Amino acid sequence: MTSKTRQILVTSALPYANGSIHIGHMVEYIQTDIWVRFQKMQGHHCTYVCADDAHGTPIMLRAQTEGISPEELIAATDKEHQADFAEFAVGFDNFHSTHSEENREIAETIYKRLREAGHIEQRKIKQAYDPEKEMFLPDRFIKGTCPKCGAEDQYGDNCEVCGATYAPTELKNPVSAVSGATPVEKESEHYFFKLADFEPMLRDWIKGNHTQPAISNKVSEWFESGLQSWDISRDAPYFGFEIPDAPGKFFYVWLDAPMGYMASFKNLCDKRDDLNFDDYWKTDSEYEVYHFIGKDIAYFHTLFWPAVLSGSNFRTPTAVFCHGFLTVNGQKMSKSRGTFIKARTYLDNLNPEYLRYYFAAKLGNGVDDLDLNLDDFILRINSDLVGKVVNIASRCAGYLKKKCDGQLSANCSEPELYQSFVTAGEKISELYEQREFSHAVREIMALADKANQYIDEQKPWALAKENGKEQQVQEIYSMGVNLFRVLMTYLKPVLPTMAEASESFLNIEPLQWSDVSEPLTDHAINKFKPLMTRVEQEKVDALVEASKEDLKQEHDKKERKASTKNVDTKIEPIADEIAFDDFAKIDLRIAKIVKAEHVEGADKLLQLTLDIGEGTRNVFAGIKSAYQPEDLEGKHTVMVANLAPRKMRFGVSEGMVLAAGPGGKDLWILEPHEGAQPGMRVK
RNA sequence: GGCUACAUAGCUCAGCUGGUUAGAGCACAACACUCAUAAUGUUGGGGUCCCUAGUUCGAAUCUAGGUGUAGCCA
Repeated sequence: MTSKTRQILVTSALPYANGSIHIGHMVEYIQTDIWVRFQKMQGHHCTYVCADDAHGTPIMLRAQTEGISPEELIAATDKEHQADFAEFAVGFDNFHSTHSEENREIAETIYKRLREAGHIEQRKIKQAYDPEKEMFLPDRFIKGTCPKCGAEDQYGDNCEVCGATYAPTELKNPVSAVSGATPVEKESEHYFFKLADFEPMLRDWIKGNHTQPAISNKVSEWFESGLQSWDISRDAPYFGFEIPDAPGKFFYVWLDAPMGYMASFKNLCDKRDDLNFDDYWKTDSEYEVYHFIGKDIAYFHTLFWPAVLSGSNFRTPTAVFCHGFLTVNGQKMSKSRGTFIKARTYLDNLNPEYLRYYFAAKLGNGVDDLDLNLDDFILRINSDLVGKVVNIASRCAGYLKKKCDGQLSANCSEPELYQSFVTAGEKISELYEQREFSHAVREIMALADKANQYIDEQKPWALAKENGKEQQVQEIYSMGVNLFRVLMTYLKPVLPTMAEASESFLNIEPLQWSDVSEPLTDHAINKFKPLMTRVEQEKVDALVEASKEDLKQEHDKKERKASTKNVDTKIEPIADEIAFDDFAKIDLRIAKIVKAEHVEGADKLLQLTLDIGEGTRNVFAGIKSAYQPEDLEGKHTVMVANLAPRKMRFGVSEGMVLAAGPGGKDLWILEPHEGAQPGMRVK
């Protein structure tokens, strides 16, 4: 290892101070933390900073609702966030806030420099205004009927039912989500950052491999569609920093948010002697600066941020690393499924290192989404960590403690095997450096397999029964402990807490990467205590249940609020009365969906093959918007069996399945209670 | 709607610039072992590499179209 000491500054995206941390956020903090811990173990000078993103309309309004000041709200959130991170062993060197003096200074400095260089322009724009609350309304705070599909209660920027995007002024029957008043249009002077000034600089920057290829592609696409000026001001009332020389105008939260990286670092520099702000942020700095972010905020970090920095005479980031989103059991996190899991709820039920390991085992350097499959999670932790890694220490420690007084053998009996573990470390460190954690973990587990194989081949438990083999047995078990020590070194960035417990078991100083080059010999270890216990299915079930409870509480809160308003849900009026004979004409049967498939050329239909006891029927059902074929196969439902067959473009439909709901995604087919058999008549 | 990324064994994922019978771990089965948190070892079964068409001597890999999933649209 000849590499010189690097000076590295690392950030994770700033969590918004308006809500709790959930396990989706944790993907990023864990990914970053692993990388930072790895760099520190390599002996590099690495600093990891973050902060709460504390400004903006949502925070201002929420504080009002709760009857407290925004400062009180963000202080409470800050406390909660920091506690969550600490328990997940996310080792920030500093966690600050965007609502800080450092950030105000930096924001003002950057703004002034941009304005002096001519990158700021002013013009009047028209915006929705709440006359009752006397404030301008962000798009998310206007609700109304979607102009495309007519769905009610949609936000001002897009429709969640049909996916259309539009301007808030296009909404039908718009209302302010703050007061319920009808918004009016009002003119106001705004400040804009002229992003287009920086197009050449940004094109150059993107070419320099400062981000992953998938993101560079995306950025090129943004160039194609043209770089628009960015509205960086908001009118009072607003919780943020007032723009110098512009009373009543505030910096938009997204302008000062990334500056929070610098502010947090500045705050740390003031507390420490070994860090100098300008060394890291001057234009010609040779130090490294990395931002870890989610792919959703790539626009801000790959366009606005480098442009703002460049325009205000600061250095640009060495790299911006994007990651994908977390799905749980293959689907978006869902409150109703109990998979919208808050960090706190997770911590109440499970060991944080389980999640750190699981994420590491699946994280690469790409922008793909990452799936937390809860069944896989249990199997993987138990098999890899408990069954393989911890087992090595566990199976060796007993004999050494009992028969050798915890003393490791004076020499290493298998130098070649040991050396192969040391050599593997080079590849593993390269993989960590490249953020290919899943590959690194795979390499480490292959070593764990090798260690278990070694002990199995040597059969020390058999030798222990023979006389005069004591030294040999001690050497074998000592070798096992040494291999375990190497493995824990390699796993330490991922499992800092377990590594610490291992250090105390091994009776050694905190492990550094370079420590593995020599094995421990003639050294006394301590009594072995379980380093990690197995994940229990019940605990995972409890976690999912608890997450559903969270939902219930939030739901109840909303219900109570909603009930004070007059929400009229539209129930279709009951149809005209019919005689029993009319009803009896309809032959409803239980049907089993034996096959469900897409129909080529049809956007609404699925083709169903239904078993109704006496044979199968072919039915085209307009439920594609709500169901996947594989969700339906094998299920039972109810069909109208005596409806006249109808010729359609795609074939003949021989009946109808019953479904309820307004349409689109809100459509539910009927399903009988268990026990009903295909062919049974419904009456 | 436009665009981007992804789609490989039951599950979670590897497969570099196209090259002999497509890999790993888990799960499953059999056997072995009992030092170890019912841990470990050996062997084995299991894949139309999403579909269709094309380029090529040769495609999981390249191209086009389709389907699905996730995300972005400032």
